[in-house]
Amino acid sequence: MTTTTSPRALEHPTRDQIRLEAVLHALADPVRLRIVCDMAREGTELSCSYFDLPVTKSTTTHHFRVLRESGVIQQMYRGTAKLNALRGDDLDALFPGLLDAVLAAAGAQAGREGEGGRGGGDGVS
Amino acid sequence: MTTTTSPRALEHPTRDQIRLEAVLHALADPVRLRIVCDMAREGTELSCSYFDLPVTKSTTTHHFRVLRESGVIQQMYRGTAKLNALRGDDLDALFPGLLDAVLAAAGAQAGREGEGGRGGGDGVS
DNA sequence: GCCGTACTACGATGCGTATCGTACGAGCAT
DNA sequence: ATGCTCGTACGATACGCATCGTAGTACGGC
Repeated sequence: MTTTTSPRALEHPTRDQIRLEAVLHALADPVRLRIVCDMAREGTELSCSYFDLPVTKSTTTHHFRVLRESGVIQQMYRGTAKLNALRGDDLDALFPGLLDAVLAAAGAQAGREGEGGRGGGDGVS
Repeated sequence: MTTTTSPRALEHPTRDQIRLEAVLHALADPVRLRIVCDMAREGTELSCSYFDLPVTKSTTTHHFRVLRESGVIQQMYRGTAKLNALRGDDLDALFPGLLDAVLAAAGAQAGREGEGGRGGGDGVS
């Protein structure tokens, strides 16, 4: 039977199932932290293929799964693509200020290490 | 010379050597997160033996080492004891608000789980 | 000096996970 | 339909790490 709705369902934790340790663990990986920073910077839903990551497709899928199952992002299908969005409201309701602090920290660290060769573009507004 | 040269020297990262990923990774472990929360609650230097952790001494040493090498805590010997203190000022200078957000998040989660279902003594004063 | 306490060092072990390659399924274009 | 692109699933692998036990070192008290 060809279901008209999404044939593949994606499991997400509900808001009260989100665990702080899982979120921190998800954000502790450089690849995933970069994904989250990019998503926050764009502020809109992005497909997986938008990101230019230094790993293969398989690993990318793995990282997105970790982010989704930890409750950091939300995923939904749109045709062949899969859109990703930050669960900023859920995270902020559970852990106020945490996501902002991590994003600011990542930006600060990137700026700190990026300075010294680039001129004019600091990347963080 | 005030003979402050301790017989055992402990290596700490300097402030600008602290990496966000390492800090997040250190905080992502339940045992270490609990240690950090306890230290923040007491606000003073605490010996390793102060903590009542559900792991052996060896594992405790390992966790304290991870916390120290990631830059989250500072350790110094005082006689046979080893005192631990949060590097709150360094962390706040590097990643403003991050430690506070994590501590608040941990407290919120502990409170959330403590009220609804009785389970174990996860005492938070 | 001797012993107890506090912590460390080293080795072993089992589990999680980050990584890859390949094979596959779902949708879109021609 | 054929093929192409996007993403998934599964197996394999290697590394990290949380855990333990035991032996050892430093310091203080008796």
